Amino acid sequence: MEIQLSNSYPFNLGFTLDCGQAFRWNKRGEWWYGVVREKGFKIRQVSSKLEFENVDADFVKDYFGLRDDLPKIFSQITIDKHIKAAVEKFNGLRILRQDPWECLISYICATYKNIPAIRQMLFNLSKKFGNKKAFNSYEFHTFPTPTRLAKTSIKELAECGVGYRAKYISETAKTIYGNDFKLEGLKKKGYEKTRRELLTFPGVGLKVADCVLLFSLGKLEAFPVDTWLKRIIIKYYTSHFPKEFIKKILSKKSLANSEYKRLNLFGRRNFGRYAGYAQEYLYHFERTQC
DNA sequence: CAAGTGCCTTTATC
DNA sequence: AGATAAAGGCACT
Repeated sequence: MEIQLSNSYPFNLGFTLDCGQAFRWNKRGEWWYGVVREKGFKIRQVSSKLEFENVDADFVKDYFGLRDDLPKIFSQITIDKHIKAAVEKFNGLRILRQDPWECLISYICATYKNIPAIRQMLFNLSKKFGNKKAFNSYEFHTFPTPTRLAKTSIKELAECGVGYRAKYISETAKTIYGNDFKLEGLKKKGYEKTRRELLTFPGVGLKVADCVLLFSLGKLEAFPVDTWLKRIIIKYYTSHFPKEFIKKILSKKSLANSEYKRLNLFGRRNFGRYAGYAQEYLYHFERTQC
């Protein structure tokens, strides 16, 4: 099956899967292979045509954020030269709608790790506790369910190389399994309320919550502030803050909650209801500038 | 080569 | 409230 793209309907598959928002995609030749929930599939982009097998167009439009009105979003977030450069260079990068459960565990794992290490941890977890499937002679593993991880010992989880995160994964899985908690239900609730709910899971602080809100729950106003965004704000947006505040966050390696909230609020007020898109473009642009 | 730093941070404790 | 330390392990300098 295929979807026809255009200038008024832009999408760039490579940028979208390569910008570090999802961790379990693999490129083989010109096809990208992925697994979402129980389904493995492949997809490629040939200029303005998107081709895929084993999933329908409705799923693709949902998962890859193709229902977001990107031209409208650009018109709202392109308010300075920095964001303009990022939007021009990576035009077509879209925010995914990942599975919330996988996204939650992924970003619990992501704390204090780099992207290759995060990929490795998630691969290990999936290989050990997910189900093996195959598509087009491509083997993959589904992401382990809350039930499966709730029943897995901390020791076994730790064997996947997740370190101290093992107990957070275990406790979060048990909370969801025990209360029959439906993360999908959070899609219908507002940003603030949902963030408060996510913060009750162990291993989930403000940054992880914002990532889950943005990358899986469709809260496009979420503005995750990681170490890169902190650097970006200090580098390009320092004039929006008192000198003393900048000095303070420069002097420490990690942000206090109050400092995080201040940077996060800046992002949301400055870029508006699609601040998450601004965040991801700035993030990817800065990371690829080296 | 050893030791320090950084990695899409959170939690516990004072 | 704010500061500080600890928590895998690996790549890089």
